[in-house]
Amino acid sequence: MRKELAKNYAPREFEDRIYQNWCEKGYFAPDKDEKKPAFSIVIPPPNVTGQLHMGHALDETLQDILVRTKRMQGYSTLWVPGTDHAGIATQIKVEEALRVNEGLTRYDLGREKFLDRVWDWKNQYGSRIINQLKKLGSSCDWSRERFTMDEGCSKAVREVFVNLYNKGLIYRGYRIINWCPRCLTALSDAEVEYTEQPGSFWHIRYPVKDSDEFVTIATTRPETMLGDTAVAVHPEDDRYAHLVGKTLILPIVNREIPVIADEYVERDFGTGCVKITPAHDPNDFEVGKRHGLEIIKVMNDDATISSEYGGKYAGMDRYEARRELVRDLEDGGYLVKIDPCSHNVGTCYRCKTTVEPLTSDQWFVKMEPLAKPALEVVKSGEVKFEPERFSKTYINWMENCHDWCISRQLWWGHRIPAFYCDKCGNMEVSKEDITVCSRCGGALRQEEDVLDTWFSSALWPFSTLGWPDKTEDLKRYYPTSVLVTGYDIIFFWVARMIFSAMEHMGEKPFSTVFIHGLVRDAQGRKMSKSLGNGIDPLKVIDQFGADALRFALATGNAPGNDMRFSDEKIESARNFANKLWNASRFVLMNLSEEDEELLGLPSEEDMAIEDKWIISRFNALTKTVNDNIEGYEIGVALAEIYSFTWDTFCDWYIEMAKSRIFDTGKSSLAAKRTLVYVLTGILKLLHPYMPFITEEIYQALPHTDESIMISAYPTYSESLNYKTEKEDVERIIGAITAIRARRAEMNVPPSKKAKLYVQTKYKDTFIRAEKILLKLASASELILTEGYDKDDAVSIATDAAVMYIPLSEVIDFEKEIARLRAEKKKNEAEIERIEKKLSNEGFVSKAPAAVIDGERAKLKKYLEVREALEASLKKLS
RNA sequence: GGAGGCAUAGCUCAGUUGGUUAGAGUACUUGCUUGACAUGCAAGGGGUCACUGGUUCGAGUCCAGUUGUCUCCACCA
Repeated sequence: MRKELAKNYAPREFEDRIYQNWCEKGYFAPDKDEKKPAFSIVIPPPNVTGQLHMGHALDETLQDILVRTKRMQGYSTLWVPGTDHAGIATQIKVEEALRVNEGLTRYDLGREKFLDRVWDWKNQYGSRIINQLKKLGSSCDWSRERFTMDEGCSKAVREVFVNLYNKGLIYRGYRIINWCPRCLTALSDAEVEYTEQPGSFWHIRYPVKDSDEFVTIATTRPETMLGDTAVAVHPEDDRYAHLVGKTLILPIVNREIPVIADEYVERDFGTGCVKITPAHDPNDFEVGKRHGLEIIKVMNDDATISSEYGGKYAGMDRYEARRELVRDLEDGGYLVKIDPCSHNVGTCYRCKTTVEPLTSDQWFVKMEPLAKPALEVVKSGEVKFEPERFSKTYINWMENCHDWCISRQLWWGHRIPAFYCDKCGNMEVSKEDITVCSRCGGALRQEEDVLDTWFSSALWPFSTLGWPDKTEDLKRYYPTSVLVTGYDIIFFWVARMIFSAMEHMGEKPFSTVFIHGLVRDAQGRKMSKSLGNGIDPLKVIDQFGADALRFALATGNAPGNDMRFSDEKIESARNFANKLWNASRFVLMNLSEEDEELLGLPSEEDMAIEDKWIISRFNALTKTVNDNIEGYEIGVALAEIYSFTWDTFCDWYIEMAKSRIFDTGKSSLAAKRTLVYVLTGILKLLHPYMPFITEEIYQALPHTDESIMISAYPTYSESLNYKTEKEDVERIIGAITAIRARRAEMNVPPSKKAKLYVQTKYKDTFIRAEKILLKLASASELILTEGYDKDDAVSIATDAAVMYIPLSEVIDFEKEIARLRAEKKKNEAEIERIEKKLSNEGFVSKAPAAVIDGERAKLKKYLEVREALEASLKKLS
C-alpha cells in the first residue's frame, strides 16, 4: 500500500525535517558540472544581531524563488549567505546591554575589552538570524557563509582602502560633516534622514560698527551665532549694497564680523541677510571657503557649547543654550520677532537624534571619478534595474552625490589602516599592520576611527567570492547574476557596490538589480518597532507554515511596489496549500498500482480527451510560468500556477477523472497516470515558491528524482499540444457550465437528476464525454437528438450545442421566455458589435490576421447561439 | 525646488509588447454533508478602469494636461 499523506495539512510536522534532509544531502551547494551555466546571487547580508522581519522574509523569498528555479532549470546555482557587522546598530545594542546589566560604558571597559564583548554578542546572536533564514526554506550554500568582518572581508577592505588611497581617491580632510551627538560619530549624507518639524524663525539685529544702523538676520538656530564669522547679502541687493565691507558687532559675543556679498543669498527669503557660521552649516562652510572666513566651532561632540567660544553658555546643551541666548537677545533689545515655521531637520538614521553639522577631521572617498564608470554601466544597460524606473533613482543620486565620509568614531568595525608617527608627523597607509615610521623610525599608532559599515558591504559581491585572491569561485560566479533588494537601500548599498566593483574588478558586480518594495501592515503603514505593528514572520511560519508565508509574500503585487500584509492574505495562502494537499491526498488514495505503471504519460490511444486537454493546458502553463519568471514577474507566474491548480486541475480535471479512476482497465490507468503526471508537474512548477509542501507530496507520489528540488523544471513541448481535444473538452465544459447555471437559476438541487437531450454537430465529442456529462451536469441520461419538439423542457444554447432538460414541474414558461429574450438581446448586441468591427475598413486592413480571425470565429459562435435561441423561442411561443 | 509611484469591483490588488464580453483574493447573495478538501463545491450580483484632450482601425494599457494621494532626493539661513 502506498504511503498516505496525513489527513490534515500540518506544515509544522514536516518543514524542519525536509530542510534538514536537503542540508544533509548537500543540495544547496552549486553543481560542480563545468558544462552547466552559472547562476549566482549574494544575499543582502542581514545585520548580525538583527531578527528576521517581513522585509527580510520578502527579500529571501524572492531570491530563493529565483535560485530554486534556476537550479531546477539546470544551472550551477550559488547563493552566498552571510551577515553584516552593522557598525552603529550593533555597537548601540552592546552598549545598551552593558549599561543596563552592569552600569558601564564602553569607555569603562576600554576598546579591546569592549570589542571582546561585541564579538561575544556577535557569536551569540549571529546564528539566530541564520537559523531564521533557514526556517524560511532559503537554499543558500551554508558552507560558504560569510561575515563582513571575517578574515577574507577584512583583507578585501584593506586592499580597497590602500588602493583608493594610493590613487588619491581616499583623502583625509577637515570638512563639514553630519555629526550624531548621541552616537558620537560622523555620518555620511545617506545616513541622515530629514523630517519636517515645527520650529521658529528668530529675527535678530546685528548693529553696524560706529553707526546707528543695523542689519536684521533670520535664523532657525540662534545658538550657532556664537560661531558667526560674517553676515552675507546678495551682491545685487540695493538695500544692503552700502553695507558690504562694513563691520558688524555680533550681539552678546561682541565680536566684529564683516558684511560680505555672495550669490548664495536669496534676496526674497527672510530679510535677505544671512548669518554665516562656517563651522555649523554646510552652505556657510562653502561661503566661508570662498571668502576666507574663520571657522569657529562652538559645539563639542555631545552638542554642548564649547568652553572656548561659548562664554556664559559653555557646557550648556544646544537647546538650553538656544533658550538662554534668545532670552539674552531679547533683554538686550536685539530680538525683533519670532515667526513660527516648519523646517526639515536632519536626524540620525540609527537613533533619530537631530544631527549637528560641524567641521571635523574625517576620511572621505572622492566620488566623481568613481561615479563616472558606475553611471556608464547603468546607462548602457549592462546593469539593468528591474523594474527599469529605479535606474533613474540611481542615476540621479550618482550624478549628484558628494564625497563620501567613511570614517566613524566607533570601535566596532574595520579600523582604518592608517598609521601616524607622532615624532615626525608622517602618516602611512598600509595593508599590513605597521609599527615603525618609514621616514624617521619613530613609533606608529593606528588611526582610531573605523570605516562606515557600508564600505565593507560595498565589496560584498566579490569579497564573498574570495577577492582579492584569484579564486575559482570568483572565476565561475562573478559577476553575479541578480541582486535582489528593496528600493530603500539603492543609495546605501547598490550604488556603492556598483562603483566599487567597477573600480576594483573593472567589471559590474551583477547583471540585474531586482528591486522590491516594502511590506506594510494591513492598514498600509510601515511596519516599525515604535508603532508595534510589525508582524513576526516566525510566528506566521509557526501558525501557517513557511510555504504559506512565502506564497503570501510572492503573490498579488507588482515588482517594486509596496505590499500590504494581512491575515486575509496569509489565510488565503494557507487555504491554497490545504487545497493542494487534499487534491494530492485524493490522487494518492486512488493509486493502487506499482510506481512503474503510474509514471510517465499514458499512451496516446489510451488517453481520453480530457487527459489530452489537461496535458495541453499544463503544457501551456509551463510556457507562461517560465516566461514570467524570466521577466521577473514572479507574482504573475505564481498566480498562473494557482489558478491552474485550483480551477483547472482540481475543479475540472479531477472531477472529470472521477468518472474513470474508480474503474479498472486501460482508461482508468490512463487517468491515473495523467493525474500523477500533471500533479507532479504542478509540484515542480510550484516548488520554488512553496518548497516544503511540494517536496512532502512529491516524496509520497511515484517519483524518479531523489528530491523535487533537484528535478528538472517543466518546459513547454510542442508535441503535447493537443489542439483538437483541447477544443472538444472546452465545448463540454461550456455545456456543463451552462447547464449548471440554468439549473441553479431555477433552484433545481444537484441531487435531482434529469435527462439531457443534446442537439449538436459535435456528436462524437458528447458521446466521448458522456460519463463526465452525467456526473458533472446532473444528467440521468444523455440523448443525442436532431431536435426536441416537446415543450416541457428548459433549453440551453451554447456555441457547441442546443440542450434540453425536461423539467416540467419546475419550468415557468413566462420566465423562460423572458430569459431567452434577454439572452437573445445580449447576443445580438455582441453580433452587432463584431459585425461593425469587421466591416470597418481600417480594422480589416490594419489589424493582424490572428486578431481578425479571432473576431470571425467569435462571430460564427454567436450566430450559432442566435440560431439556437431563435429556435427555442419559436417553440415556446 | 527636482524625480518617481499610485488612482481598476465594498476592501486589498493583478492586468507583461495596445487586440475576445476588464480579472483574482476577500466580502456579499443563493443553493449544496457531490467518492480529497466547509481551509470546501456550484451558481450569482457588483466596475463610465480618477478627470480632460490627443495618437490609433482599436486605449485600462501609449502621449499631453488636470485633480487627489504617497514616497524619495535637494535644503531658503
